[in-house]
Amino acid sequence: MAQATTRDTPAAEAWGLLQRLMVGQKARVHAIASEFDLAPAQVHALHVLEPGCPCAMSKLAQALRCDNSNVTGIVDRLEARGLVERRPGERDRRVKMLAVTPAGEAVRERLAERLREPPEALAGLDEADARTLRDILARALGDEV
Amino acid sequence: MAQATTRDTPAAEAWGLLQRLMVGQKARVHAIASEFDLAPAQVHALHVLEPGCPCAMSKLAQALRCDNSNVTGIVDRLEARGLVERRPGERDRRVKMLAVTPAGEAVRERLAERLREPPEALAGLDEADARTLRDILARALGDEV
DNA sequence: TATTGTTATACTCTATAACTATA
DNA sequence: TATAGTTATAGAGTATAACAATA
Repeated sequence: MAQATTRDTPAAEAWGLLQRLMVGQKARVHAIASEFDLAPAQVHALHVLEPGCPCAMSKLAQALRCDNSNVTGIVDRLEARGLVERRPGERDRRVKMLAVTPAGEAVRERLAERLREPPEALAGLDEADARTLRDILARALGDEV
Repeated sequence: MAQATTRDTPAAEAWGLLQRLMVGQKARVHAIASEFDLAPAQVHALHVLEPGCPCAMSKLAQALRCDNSNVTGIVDRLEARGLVERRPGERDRRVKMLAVTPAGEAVRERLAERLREPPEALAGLDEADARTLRDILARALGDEV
């Protein structure tokens, strides 16, 4: 692996460490998805869709950062599993609104519970570090706590 | 214990923020890979392979956290581009050692340069936060700096 | 017999372009 | 004409299982 140069800025070094952390999490996230017999993109979609807040296909594509045409397939598979539903848009009949079904809501909640568990590396931080980390990340993401 | 949506541990909250950050970076990383006409997994492989340190296929599979059989295809494509080379193992002739070619080394370096740039969210942190973030992450990853 | 890498197979994700049905 | 979603197509990643060469 490429080692972080000591010449990098602190932000760049932090970024390098974050990349390492995320690579390490890839297998875990995939394993959790597998527990539910879902592919990662399907998990992501189910997470983005909020129960009670129907969402247009194009909006989902935007959230998933992929092309509209991909969403067709991803939603096909979720719908085949009975986790989401396509409903005709009311004002504009070209649009299809996605609604999470009760079954989907249950899966979504159990999934969220598993994914919310921080990885070992973070769980092992002491309380003060964890709080500081959270606060800095909140600032970085513009989440004025 | 089903939902602790508002009152998670600091570590879990930090993890949630990190997940948001990484989702936001997906498009950027993919765009950088595209600049070099490489798929993300190819970039990842090229990053893992260190010039001058030949690496067995199975070792690469381990680093990429995927099956050996995938690596065959990924390396096929990198080799077709002249970026890496398969060489027979010396002690064990079942093993194939991967070596980064000079061309691969050049691409790898330019790529690393682009990927090392921290995302806006991190670059925007003040010096003190950035250093603290780096230090906490180093502790989390067991990198006793 | 066990292991390394390959091949065969099948599925998912991905983007582009052409198409449909609405607007 | 323009837009939302689909279909067609093609390429890449992924896992499993069967296989060859080697140990």
